Amino acid sequence: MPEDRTTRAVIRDEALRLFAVHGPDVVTVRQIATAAGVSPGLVVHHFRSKDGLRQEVDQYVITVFEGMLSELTGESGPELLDESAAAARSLGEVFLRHLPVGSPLPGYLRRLLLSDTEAGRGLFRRLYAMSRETLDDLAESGAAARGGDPQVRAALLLVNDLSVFLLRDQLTGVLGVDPLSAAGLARWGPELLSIYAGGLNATPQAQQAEGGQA
Amino acid sequence: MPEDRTTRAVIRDEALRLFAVHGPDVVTVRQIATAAGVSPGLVVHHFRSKDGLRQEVDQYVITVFEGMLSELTGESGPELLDESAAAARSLGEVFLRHLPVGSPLPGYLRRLLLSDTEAGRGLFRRLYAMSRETLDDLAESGAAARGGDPQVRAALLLVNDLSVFLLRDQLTGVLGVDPLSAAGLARWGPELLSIYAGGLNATPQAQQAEGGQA
DNA sequence: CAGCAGACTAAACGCTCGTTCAATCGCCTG
DNA sequence: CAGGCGATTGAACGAGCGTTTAGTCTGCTG
Repeated sequence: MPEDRTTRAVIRDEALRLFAVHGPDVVTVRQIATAAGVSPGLVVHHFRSKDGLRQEVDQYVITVFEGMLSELTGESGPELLDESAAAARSLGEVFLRHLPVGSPLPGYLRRLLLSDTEAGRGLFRRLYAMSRETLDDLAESGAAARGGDPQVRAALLLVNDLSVFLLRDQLTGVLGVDPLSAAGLARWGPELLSIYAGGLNATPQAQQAEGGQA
Repeated sequence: MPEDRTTRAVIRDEALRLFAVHGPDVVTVRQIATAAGVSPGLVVHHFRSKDGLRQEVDQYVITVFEGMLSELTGESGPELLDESAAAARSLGEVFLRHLPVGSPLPGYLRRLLLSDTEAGRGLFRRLYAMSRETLDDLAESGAAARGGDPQVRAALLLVNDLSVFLLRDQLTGVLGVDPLSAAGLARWGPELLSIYAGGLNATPQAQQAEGGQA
């Protein structure tokens, strides 16, 4: 290990973890302090207030997430030519590639998107803009049509993607597998691609065209 | 009006409204009492505790929702023959048909589904079972294929439907129209049906086949 | 008409919350 | 080595919470 995290970072990480699971309204400063192994006063000393801590965690999470997304927009590498790979760029795969299992980040982002805060709205607008760009790219490459209402189609593709991790726990309950795990994505991805490729009536033969990659 | 609501019902309805918007953890007994025009003590007198009130509102909301759903499962009327109508049976349309505008019920159900409670899990399992039955019906009538993984396909169709009202506010923000309003559904429904009918590459001509009903 | 039962209120209780404050510790600087 | 400064703590404060309690009012019942 290069160097230990500062106490400030420990508090921030424990707050992130607890906020993601239980929500910032329910988690108390004393719980965060105990989890970080410090006194409640020190939390306020470092972050000015509980709300200041929440804002800093918000900013931290968004920054980390933006870093993950920059892979999708920044790299204009050769893999852009693979149409099915482009369509398969779900948030689930992004998480799986960048985060360790059990990371609290997806849960925190979920809360943020559902929270009716300016940070949440900004995050959603950002994702929507990305979705619109992706749809445009797909349309130009001929991989997908813009549809009769491109704004709605882009929104539809986005929220379909988001629903997987908004309802992650519920899906794990009924399917018996975490849809954001490697095993879960292996089942979810092909089914989604099948519908996107040919609709609900696509024949199984037609679906074999998208099963190639590992 | 046939008869006035009892004070007990007024308290329950105000709690439902406040819980739907702000969440049960944030709303206080005093807020509910003020909204209902009574004293805090009376709330506890009628419902034993705040948690008792929350449980009763849970049960009430689920009961009302089940009543709305019974239209879909109970009636085996002539409209079942219309394939596109069957595919279009979204929760949004159910809400639009049964609830007044501004009803707090969708918001409350949203909280319930995301809440990690037994009531929420039961509700989701119920919806998942309905989705599986619907997919089976569609498959037998030839309107849709079961897909390579019917369990995942049914879950996918369900969460795609749920995502519209989980992210209702965010969608209203970027689209400028409430997706659960009549105007919003008029834009959302055709786009979704288009994808379900032929995938992302369906030609506009093929989409005209599903634009008939008002 | 006596009396009971339920609806309802005002006040208070105990608790936990976020936050403050004074004091201590350890380290770097001059 | 003197001195200051940030990190850290334990105790305390005031506010707001859910809940309790004692009491009043009202309408029904015998």
